[in-house]
Amino acid sequence: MKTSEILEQLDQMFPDAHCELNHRNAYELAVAVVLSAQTTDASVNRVSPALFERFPDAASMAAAKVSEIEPYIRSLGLYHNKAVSIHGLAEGITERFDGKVPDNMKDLMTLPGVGRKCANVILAECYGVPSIAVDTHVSRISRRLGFADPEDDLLTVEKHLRRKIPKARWIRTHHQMIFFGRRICHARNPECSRCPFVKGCREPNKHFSGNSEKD
DNA sequence: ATCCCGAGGG
DNA sequence: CCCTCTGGAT
Repeated sequence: MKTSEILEQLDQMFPDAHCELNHRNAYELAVAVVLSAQTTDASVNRVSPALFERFPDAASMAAAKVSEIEPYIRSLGLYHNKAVSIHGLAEGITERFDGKVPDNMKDLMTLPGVGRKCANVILAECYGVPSIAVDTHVSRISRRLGFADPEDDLLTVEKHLRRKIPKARWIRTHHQMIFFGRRICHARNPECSRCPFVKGCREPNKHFSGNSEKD
């Protein structure tokens, strides 16, 4: 399947794919993105109002103790690490970046809790920088659809995607792949019966690809 | 029971 | 490279 066909298909399936994290400014988005690891956007959105009422800006969160932050995000799981991360994130923003969320990859990556994936999301959402954030969904789907090879690491996957997908579509495609990964192309038991890409898929679900090994 | 939209650390 | 951190959704 050609790249253009895949992109067209994704457009039909998820015409309005977008970041579902609620946020009013770059500070809130940066915090929300870090919190979103291993949870859903909906869960993050649930804790955001109280969290940002208590810590309306980076300075106030930096001034707090980690133990004061934890209760607000406990329901997300991994709460201790996340509290340490967003506290350090707020501290870094206030102390090293004049209270502003950095607008470039290098600086973003120096902030606690912000890896390449989160940095890319921040760049895309806050600053409109065309970017493809490669998370587990995106890398898995890229392999299955043939955008990348099985042995590629995250950075290599990102490179392939940047080369094969038109720049103007990077952000949209990223979100579409996330949606596709969550709704259909799961890691363990992909719902290949609902997938328009099964035929060209490199690692289809055994139950569908093989022949119906019926009972 | 099983899986998550990562990052940091050993 | 592999491990851990955690609760919630399914």
